[in-house]
Amino acid sequence: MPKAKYAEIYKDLKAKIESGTYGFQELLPSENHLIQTYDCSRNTIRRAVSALVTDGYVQTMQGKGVRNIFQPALKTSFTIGGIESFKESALRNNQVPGTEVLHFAEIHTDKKIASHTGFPVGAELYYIQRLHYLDGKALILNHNYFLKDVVTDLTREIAENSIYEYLENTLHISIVTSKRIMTVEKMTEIDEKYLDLGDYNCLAVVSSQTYNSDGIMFEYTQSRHRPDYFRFQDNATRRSM
Amino acid sequence: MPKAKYAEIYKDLKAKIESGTYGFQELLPSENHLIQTYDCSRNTIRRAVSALVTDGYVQTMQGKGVRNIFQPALKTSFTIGGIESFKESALRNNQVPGTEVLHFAEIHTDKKIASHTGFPVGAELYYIQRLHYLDGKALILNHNYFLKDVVTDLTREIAENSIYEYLENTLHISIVTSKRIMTVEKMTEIDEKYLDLGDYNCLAVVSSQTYNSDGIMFEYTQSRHRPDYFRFQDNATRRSM
DNA sequence: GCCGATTTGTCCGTATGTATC
DNA sequence: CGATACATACGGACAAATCGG
Repeated sequence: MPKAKYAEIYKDLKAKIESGTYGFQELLPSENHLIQTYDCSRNTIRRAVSALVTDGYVQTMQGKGVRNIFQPALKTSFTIGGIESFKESALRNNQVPGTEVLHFAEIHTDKKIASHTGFPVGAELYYIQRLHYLDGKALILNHNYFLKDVVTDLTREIAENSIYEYLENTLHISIVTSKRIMTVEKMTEIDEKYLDLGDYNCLAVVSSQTYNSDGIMFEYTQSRHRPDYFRFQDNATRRSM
Repeated sequence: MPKAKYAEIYKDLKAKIESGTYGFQELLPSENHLIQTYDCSRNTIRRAVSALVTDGYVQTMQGKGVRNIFQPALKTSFTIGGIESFKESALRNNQVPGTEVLHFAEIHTDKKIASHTGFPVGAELYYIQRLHYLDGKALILNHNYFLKDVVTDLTREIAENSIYEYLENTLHISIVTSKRIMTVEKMTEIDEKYLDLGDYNCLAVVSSQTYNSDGIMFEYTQSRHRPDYFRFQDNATRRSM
């Protein structure tokens, strides 16, 4: 529900950039002009523009203006810097998703698990292995750990559908922050068994910790991707801090 | 030169978080309290805290407070979401960097190069292949393309040292935005020849477009990393927009 | 080179809304 | 219900960079 005014302006400007209303390398209307267009304060405009900067759509230049640096040809299949579930991103790209639950267990955190997940020793967890298909091809092998205190009454049936839908719609858990680390690892026997790796002997691995709105880490997931279907995008900005 | 007040507050709060003044999962002082501590306006505090949020140090909770979610154990060897040169990151981690220039040429953009770099056809470029060492090990093979209009008088000698130092200190070009895409690719003959890949048959590839302060894309670089020394971190936040 | 107009960057103060306790 | 805390929005002031005359 983006009812906030700055979010509406962000959406509108983004649409105009993507549709070509402002051409590549052109300047957007000045802040003063946008203030009149959207009938709002300068701060509100600046928040919207600043969000476009962090998303890599525009670049601000003191004394000059705001330049559109969006190139449609480089549009990627993943959203930039956001959090999105497997099912969401599949549907957005018009692909047919599928999920197979390989393993479903309730465990306690031991020292080894604690050290690589970040959960405290002794915490009760759900541990789930899932295989994700896209258009019939096995592309991703997920190892999920969920904190039972937060994610209550998880079942194999839910895991076969979308866990994220269950979290949001039933448990009303909102995901706020996710820390991710991307590495490349050699394949294991399990990878080889379930993923069709061709002659690759390694895969792209994304390890992530997810926090809910109380600031509690309730999920640790390791996603192991088939290399040829993996792609990860971000925008960096040099900061003065 | 971070003389901006919000940047100072950001630095100070970050230092207190990293040093343990505020413990993991604890709440920071409220905005009103911080206003008195730093003798500034509410907006200024909010800018500093908001930067800490995007860097994954804290999480704000409406009605409750600002929670510290920084775990020192997970501190990484790369800066989060920033732009940093090879030499900078090597020195920051107390490692000895080395660079070997494999190829140095001046070329024109043809259709093929244009399509994967994003430069217009016909643009004059420097094309440089460099091998980067860390503590004597060949870890990264870089393919750099620089726009001659912007990066003037580049030489092999400069390429042997730090091109980024030349850009910033001599040409006074400030890097503002960098769009990066991370993939995993099978090794080529050149990779195999120069990088010690062991029994890996693929590597981590970062392709990036870099923009200067005029909003002009002046660099395209493909960085090919030895998998076992590659690590990429970011923080994602779910947005209402 | 200087000056004024334009444009973005920083900072302040205030008011109101919303969520939590 | 009231107090506290963060979220949104407005308006104003001055600084810094750019550009044209």
